[in-house]
Amino acid sequence: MSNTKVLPLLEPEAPAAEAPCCPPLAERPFTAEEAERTAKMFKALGDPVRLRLFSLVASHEGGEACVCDISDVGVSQPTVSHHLKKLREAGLLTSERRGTWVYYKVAPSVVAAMGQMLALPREGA
Amino acid sequence: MSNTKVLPLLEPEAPAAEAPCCPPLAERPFTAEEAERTAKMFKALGDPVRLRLFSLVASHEGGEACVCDISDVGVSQPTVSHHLKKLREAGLLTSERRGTWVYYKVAPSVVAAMGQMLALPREGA
DNA sequence: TGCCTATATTGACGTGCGTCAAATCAGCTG
DNA sequence: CAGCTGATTTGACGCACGTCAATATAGGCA
Repeated sequence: MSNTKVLPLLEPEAPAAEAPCCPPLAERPFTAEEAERTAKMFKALGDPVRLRLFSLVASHEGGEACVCDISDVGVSQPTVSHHLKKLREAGLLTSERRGTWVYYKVAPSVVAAMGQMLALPREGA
Repeated sequence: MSNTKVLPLLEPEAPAAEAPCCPPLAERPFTAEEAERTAKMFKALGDPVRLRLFSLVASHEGGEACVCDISDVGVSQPTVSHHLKKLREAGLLTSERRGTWVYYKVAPSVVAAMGQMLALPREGA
């Protein structure tokens, strides 16, 4: 019980601290700085190949996938790596090397924050 | 009761029929076609100026604003018009001319669809 | 009709981005 | 160590995009 990961209470390699990103888009106008920061996340999903890669990772078992499992999206392997890097830089994915392979997994808090931004007030309110 | 808009049960100029866009990103891998279509919406919000414009419209009373009310985002007037067109083409905004002014309003169903795409399965599931 | 304001369109310019081939780095295995 | 596979980085190319000034269109008003 010493080297096995029994207590994932805190994960050192996951940033997991970008939660205070932004309010819902309809709550108040975004400041220039908020918009600058947030636009990067939306832009990361604004490419068809990246969207497929993200979907492949997110729909994989445990929200995690090896690069070799998701490289069949119609572009060259360096291009896949390039897009995965973009998604990682945007905070949407995290990567971890395990032996020969590199695994990417979704960053749930960041994705959830994006979803909350798109929440609109109820019609009746 | 003839020319006043008393029954907005169906709005002819609003598309309002893009609901069957895509499943949640984590449900199954996106097809190339789904990714192509969806990426346009995320790309539309992937620019800081557009994000501010969208936020300005969404946070305005009734989710609707005149162009003159939201043109102060640091770029020229033609650029504002260009970005609003992009948001409209992406289906996120609709526009309507009322006399001298043009009003933009959010397309709630499309925004809601984007939000649902970002819904992740619960950790325990 | 003519003028003024509001918004959209056109055309041009520079930058950013997606893409690939080639080279490099990382880790396993013989 | 050599050699192999998986993944990233580098460099180059072409296209798409954000931006603006200039122009055009639309609608009110004198």
